[in-house]
Amino acid sequence: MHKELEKIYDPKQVEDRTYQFWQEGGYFRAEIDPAKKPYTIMMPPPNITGQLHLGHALDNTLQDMLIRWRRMQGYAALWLPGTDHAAIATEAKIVAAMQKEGLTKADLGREKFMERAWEWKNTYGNRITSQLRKMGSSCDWSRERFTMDEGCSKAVREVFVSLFEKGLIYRGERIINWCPHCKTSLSDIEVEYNEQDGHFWHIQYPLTDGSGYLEVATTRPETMLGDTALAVHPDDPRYQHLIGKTAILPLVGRELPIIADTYVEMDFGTGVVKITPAHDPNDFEVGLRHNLPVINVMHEDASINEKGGKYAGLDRYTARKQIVADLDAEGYLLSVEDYKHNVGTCYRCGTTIEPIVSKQWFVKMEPLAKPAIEAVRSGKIRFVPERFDKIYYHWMENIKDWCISRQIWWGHRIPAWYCPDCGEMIVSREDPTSCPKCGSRNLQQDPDTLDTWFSSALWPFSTLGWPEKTADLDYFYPTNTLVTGYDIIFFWVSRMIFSGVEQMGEIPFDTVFIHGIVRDAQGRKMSKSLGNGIDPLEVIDQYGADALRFTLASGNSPGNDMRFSDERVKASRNFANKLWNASRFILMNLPDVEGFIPGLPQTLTTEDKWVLSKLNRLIKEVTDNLENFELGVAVSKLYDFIWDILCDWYIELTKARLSAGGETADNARHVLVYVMDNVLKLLHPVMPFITEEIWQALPHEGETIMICQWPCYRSELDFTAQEEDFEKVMAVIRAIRNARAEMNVPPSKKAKVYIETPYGQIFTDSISFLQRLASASDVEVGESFSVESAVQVITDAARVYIPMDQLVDREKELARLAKERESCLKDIAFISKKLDNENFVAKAPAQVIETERAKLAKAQEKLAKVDESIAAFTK
RNA sequence: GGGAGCAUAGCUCAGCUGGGAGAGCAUCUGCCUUACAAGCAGAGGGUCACAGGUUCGAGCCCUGUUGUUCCCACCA
Repeated sequence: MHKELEKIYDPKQVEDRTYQFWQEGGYFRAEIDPAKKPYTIMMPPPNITGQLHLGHALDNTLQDMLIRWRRMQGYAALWLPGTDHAAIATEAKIVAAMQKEGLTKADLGREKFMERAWEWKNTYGNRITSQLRKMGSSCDWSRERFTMDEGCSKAVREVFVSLFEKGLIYRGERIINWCPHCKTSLSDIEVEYNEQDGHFWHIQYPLTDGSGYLEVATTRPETMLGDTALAVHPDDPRYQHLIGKTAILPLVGRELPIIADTYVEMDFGTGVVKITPAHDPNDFEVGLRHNLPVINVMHEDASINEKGGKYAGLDRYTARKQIVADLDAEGYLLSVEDYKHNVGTCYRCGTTIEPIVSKQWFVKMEPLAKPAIEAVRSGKIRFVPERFDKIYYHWMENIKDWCISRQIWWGHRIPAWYCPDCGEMIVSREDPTSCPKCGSRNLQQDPDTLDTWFSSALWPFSTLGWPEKTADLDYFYPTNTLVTGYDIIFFWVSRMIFSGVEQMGEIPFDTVFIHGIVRDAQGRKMSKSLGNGIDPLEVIDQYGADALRFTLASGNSPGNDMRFSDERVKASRNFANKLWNASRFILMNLPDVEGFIPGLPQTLTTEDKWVLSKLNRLIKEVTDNLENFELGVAVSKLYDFIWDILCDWYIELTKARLSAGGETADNARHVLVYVMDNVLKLLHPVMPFITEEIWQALPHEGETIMICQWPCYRSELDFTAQEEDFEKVMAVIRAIRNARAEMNVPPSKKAKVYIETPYGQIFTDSISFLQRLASASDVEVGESFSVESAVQVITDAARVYIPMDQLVDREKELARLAKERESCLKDIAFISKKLDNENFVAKAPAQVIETERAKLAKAQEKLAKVDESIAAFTK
């Protein structure tokens, strides 16, 4: 149906309606089709607690571009969406909500708490996915998953048990990172280190035999309550005689052995270290080596426990103050210096981490890391850009065991049971009802849950039905491209790789396409505390989803951060509008949209061939760029083609033909529709809404642009010679415009032009273009003219006389020609220098030399013309 | 301490495997040319951080320097 398009593109009237149309049409759904090749992207599952931010917007734009493009290429394209239960983050939100009602977890109990949590999930968990729809994301919602749904939970259980059976999961007392606020253990990568101002307290520890004291420096004096030794370097001459003796722990009075361990650096501090195995990872290691007692002096909220004597009950910082004061009062404090040091904080809540010894579950990483490293090293998995493989290797090669147990309730519960009667531990795929050893029925399940990343690590196959042998799994696994930010390579990418390799025996994806983070206009990271976050939904509301997507996709290269500014979105919005208006122009010139039969005409003019040849190259280049994940480059090429080639030139060129009517007009219409149709398809992955809307309004074949065939390069549409021909005309038009602009002649003031050129035919064919685009009243084309009082402009292919008596200033003209001459001479000198260089001629490729020679010839021709003009003027 | 990225027009950034530097925004000059003023036609503006090297030829490759950002490690 012929639709009158509005003058300005209004995304609001298009986007929701179009998304609904796609969804109802079932175009997002991936069907298993043995005749097609699968192409699969697993969406990084956003947290159910989350709101769409620009990071998601970027991530999803890139994924949607890839999936739409591959779908159009004929792949069975599956983009599987889902959400992550985000254990700690979600639990924190729920606890906070409960707090408002005056409730605590303990008040509710585990079961009731979980009921609330699920309720919360059902209420808020869909918010993020509905926001993703606003972006235009073409994911297969029929396959949407959640990390805690039945299938994913089953996968988690299977992996846990099988790793346990292989000895790759174990339980043990280790020093771990404890968040006193979230009251749970954290893995090493969940700790963020910030430099903070602190102090270095120098304390004296008296020797037991009264022969003196040892000076020890610490940044955390409160941990001294748990000291169980002092350590010096075995080779340190200062302290040789003290090794094996003992010292007295101030304030506490405990006798501490003085041990020798190479962990101590002789040059740092006093060369004496207090050893607190329960509260420092290094000290813990030292303690193991020397069989030292481990004295945990803290509660789970990091306040001092009963082992801390008189300090029991004090918060760790209050205790610190008190201890320092007491040390000072009793003469143990020697000095205090300011000291900057790195402090570990919880990546969720920012609270300072407390290293404590605790019984936790761990994944033994080394055996898993090895094949995962090999998967990348062998090239089976590649990072784009490549440099990220180094980061991956470095982490994987230095990996430590992964603490996976969390002391929270929202998550996958650890499938381990303990028998209180005989002490047996059972890890099992099915919930046990009695102890297999003693038959007791009092089994207690481990109260802990698993790290949220344990389940995300299984995402590429748990979502496809594993551990069942499903048709989806068989067809879509291994997946193809994983799109994510560099900030979660450790958290997620690496863990998916070793999990895929271990559980499936096959890599989870072949390419990891890494992008950077979106920063604000000043280059700062967007954060809640800075209040500089930009809400993508507001951007969509103001400028449209296509403009947002275009902004995120363009001006950005893989792996690099990008700045986001209103100006850039505005430019994208303007581009959408430009495209819109180009389509309006075409539609206005189609008298019969219904009856229009698309296709290229038999006869093509030079400019038709010019634009088709350009389009053909565009198709090839854009496709190549997408293959190489150069999405930003692809998008900017589309921008340039549409704005410059199509709108500024080709559409302008067709105006004369369209107003002339007849066959030439009809041919122009067909070329216009053909070019626009192709351009819309190429642009569709990045701007899905507007391209669909325009495509539907134009003559088209099919139901939706979404499933059209991706444009193909056609060798029969390569018209290199005609491109060159037409560019001669363009050069003349530009030169005339340029001269007129310099003389401030308005376009309304037309002037006759004489074109002196050996390429008569091309210019004769282009008379109407010169009239329209170069303000020519009349055009004469010939091999030689002699025109009095004319402005002369010169291109490689022609000399143009523009007789405008009143405007011609002899002096100015001569100056202009002289300037032109200068530039010709400069060109010639530059090229000659190369060609005169024997080494260049001998060593440069023949083709390069050829081009240089041609350039030189052109420049010389032009110079000759300029000289003639100057001569004519001075005559 | 180890590693990585970045440094190109006033601003924000492109620049693919080395062949005479590009875009958007901003600035200046003309234009309401009947698709678009969210537009059109022009113009100005760059020692491609610095110093060496490889090469016939370097923004691009190599080495070093400076500045900057980030990641990892965590000497108490």
